[in-house]
Amino acid sequence: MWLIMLQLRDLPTQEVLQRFAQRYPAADVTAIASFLMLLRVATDLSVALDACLSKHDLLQGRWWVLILLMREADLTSTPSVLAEKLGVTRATMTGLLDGLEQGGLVQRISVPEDRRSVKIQLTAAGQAKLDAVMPDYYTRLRLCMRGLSEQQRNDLQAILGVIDHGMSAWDFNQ
Amino acid sequence: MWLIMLQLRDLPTQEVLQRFAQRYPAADVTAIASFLMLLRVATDLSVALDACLSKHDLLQGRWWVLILLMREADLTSTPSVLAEKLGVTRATMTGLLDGLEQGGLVQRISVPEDRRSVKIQLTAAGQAKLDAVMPDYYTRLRLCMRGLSEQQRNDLQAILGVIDHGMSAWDFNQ
DNA sequence: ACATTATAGTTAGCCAGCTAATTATGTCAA
DNA sequence: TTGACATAATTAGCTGGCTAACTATAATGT
Repeated sequence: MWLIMLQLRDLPTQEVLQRFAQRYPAADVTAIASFLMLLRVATDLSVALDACLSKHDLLQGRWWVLILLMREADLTSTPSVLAEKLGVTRATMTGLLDGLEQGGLVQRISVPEDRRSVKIQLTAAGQAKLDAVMPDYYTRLRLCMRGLSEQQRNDLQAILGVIDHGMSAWDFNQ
Repeated sequence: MWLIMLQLRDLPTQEVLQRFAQRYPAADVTAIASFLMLLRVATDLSVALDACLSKHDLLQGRWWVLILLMREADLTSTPSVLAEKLGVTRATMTGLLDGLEQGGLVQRISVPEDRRSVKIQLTAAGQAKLDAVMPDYYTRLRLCMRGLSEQQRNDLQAILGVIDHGMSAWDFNQ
């Protein structure tokens, strides 16, 4: 499953937040401000990533599939597993793989042991594409994060872990 | 402009990250790990938000429009301004407003001074919808963030600010 | 053994973003 | 004043997610 998130260019002022908190007593002002900023920065990062990938004729979904394949020792996986790891439906994965196979970046290989299943393998061209994209991506990401100390990087991951854990409370009734 | 981001259910192990870093010297392992976790948590939050809103028959885009209107003292704005604040195209805003107007949550009011423009106003029904949704949303958000100390909330916002600032480096050539 | 159920992948059609073009109106300079 | 340009909103058509339904194959239980 994919997420559609907006850019939220306009964060609320403290005064507006206070006004909302007055009308809605459940509001936790610092929680809201942190949440909105988190969404905004993440969205900006993803938009920037899209821009970077588009220069290499790639879309984010297909690029992630290539990366997932490269993570495997034998550069191979199956549509179902890839779909699960990427958080998309199997139907969506079929479309992603169609595009990648058409571009010669992956190939479908039939599996005799289980004729329902298909192996997906990163091709040499797929690896070459990653070798072209990843240094660009990593360089930008390094520059983007260069202002953060190791301490801050650890803090960030710890904080995100707490939020992630707290999110189980989101579905407190249903 | 909206962002499409995947759920990234499967973060790379330290061992995989090391292997990538060996092939691509530009890689900054802790930067990558922080980045991926940031994307994942933000995506999970947005998916959870979608689920919450859907119980009130709302989609995220339309809901943000209602909030933007409620932030205004006169509960009024224009399609162009709303589109800019939300980070979507004006064409997209037309569609969002069509849906909201059809549901009676906003109304279009013609502007005599500039006959090209239209005023968008939150209706009583729109305010009532927000009054139904916001306490639910704020309560969930509070629970979700309850594990974070005030210190951590400040740290998070500071860290996100640094990333946001560093992101100008993303487009270092184009 | 064979009917039922589960699983892998695909197809068909929907939905809400997007870009590009269109209409209408306002602004400004020669 | 009028021709060129700018701006506000909309429409038309594209794209890449999604769900639901389908085919084929495997596993299971009586």
